[in-house]
Amino acid sequence: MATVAARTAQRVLASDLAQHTGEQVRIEGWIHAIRKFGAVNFLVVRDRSGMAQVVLEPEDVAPLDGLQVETVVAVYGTVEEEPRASHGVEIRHARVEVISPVTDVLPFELNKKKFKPTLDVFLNNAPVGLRYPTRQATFRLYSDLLFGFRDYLDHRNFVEIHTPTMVGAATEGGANVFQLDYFGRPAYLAQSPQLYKQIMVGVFERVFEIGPAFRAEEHYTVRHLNEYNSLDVEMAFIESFHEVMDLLIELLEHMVQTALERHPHDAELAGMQMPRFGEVPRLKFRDAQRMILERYAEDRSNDLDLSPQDERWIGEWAAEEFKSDFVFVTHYPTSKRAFYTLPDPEDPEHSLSFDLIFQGQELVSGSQRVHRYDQLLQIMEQRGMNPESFAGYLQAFKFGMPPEGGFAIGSERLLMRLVGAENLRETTLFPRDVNRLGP
RNA sequence: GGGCUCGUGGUGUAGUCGGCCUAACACGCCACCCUGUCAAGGUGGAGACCGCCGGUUCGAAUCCGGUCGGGCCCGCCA
Repeated sequence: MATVAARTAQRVLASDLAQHTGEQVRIEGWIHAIRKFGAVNFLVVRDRSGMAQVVLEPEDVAPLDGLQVETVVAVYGTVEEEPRASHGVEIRHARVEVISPVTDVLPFELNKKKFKPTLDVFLNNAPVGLRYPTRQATFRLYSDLLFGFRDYLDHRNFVEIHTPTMVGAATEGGANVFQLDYFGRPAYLAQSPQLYKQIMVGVFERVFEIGPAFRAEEHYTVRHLNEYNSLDVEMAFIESFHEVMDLLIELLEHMVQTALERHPHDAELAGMQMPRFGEVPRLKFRDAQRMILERYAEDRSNDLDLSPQDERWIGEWAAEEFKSDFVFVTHYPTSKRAFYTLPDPEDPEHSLSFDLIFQGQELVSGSQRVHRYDQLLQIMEQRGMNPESFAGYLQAFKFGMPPEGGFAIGSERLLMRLVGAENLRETTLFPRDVNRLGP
């Protein structure tokens, strides 16, 4: 039986037990598995650091009668070395105290090697399903990727900003926005922080934002959701949009490196590895079409954009010819890009824009922006846009904006490719799609 | 918005060109056995009327229509 002294002992995490061999400790966590033998019984307790094995005498199992796994418990006992235990130590002479009992049966098993529910069943039960070790690992790595994102940009004097998600005018002028009732006036959920981050470049030169973006498109694919977390970067005084692409590649490498270093065990669980960067090729849009014609015998010369199949081919080409999982496609037709994209002065039909394709899927979109006020007004007029709706945005340009450019990374897509998930919903905590508004 | 496909106990599946299905298997759950498990093992047990509605038929999980829900492709994008 545990002593009074042991009951007041500091909580020790499962992963630190080996450092407390011989000591009386308290661990707290969720019951991950119960294995009863009658004369000797095992309890696996899971906390944020990992798993711990507890050995219980028959009389000490009683508090758990009628309780299911995921019950939250405190366990008091002595840490002992035990080669038969998978972590080398276990807690013996243990006493269990139930903190939060669980009496219902789980919708699926969290303690099996194979996690079996279909995506729909998993998502419907995400609050508990996310506890499954590889799911935990995936989202801990996501946190690390964002940490790496901030860390890299912070070291280069970027300022983190937070701009409104409720806006009065649609960012890109399109119709695919969610409309709100804003005290009787129409308002919209921002499709991106694009206009605000450009405005803030006029203040800080270099900014970034991590925040939600909303799209009201009814897309039914594995790689689209109606809300996603966008990693936006914008930088001023650039000589060329190639600088922006240089930074992007370094940034991505740093993000993945950070995740792999901070949680190598999670990376292993989730199957995350450093992708191949190599010399990331930069292929002009028209050259990409030419490559597809030569290599895949499909004539795309009349297309103004790339199809998903085109992107898969381009990814394949980069992997084989450049040993890179990444490839930039640049100089997209100006007419297919947003109004703020700078047309190439030497070829105004094409723009100084780029998409980064990661393993055959679009991951990042960026460009050099129009920074001259008169040019912006002219483009808006050509596109039939009303400058009055963009008064705040235009003010930043009216009063002096340096040459600048930036990009937006689809963060869940990055994670999706890094862990080899087949559906973006697997790398989004609580995905929002046409049919799913909860949990 | 267009197309394809699937819907069986808590979970994952088998059965689906009609009748041996009063629905099978694995995991989970319950009971008992087992002093060392770690996807424990053994024995026994509970649990679905086959998404829902209607139709065809002597007879439907199995065929037809509708409906709801899931998944995938295309469009669109991150």
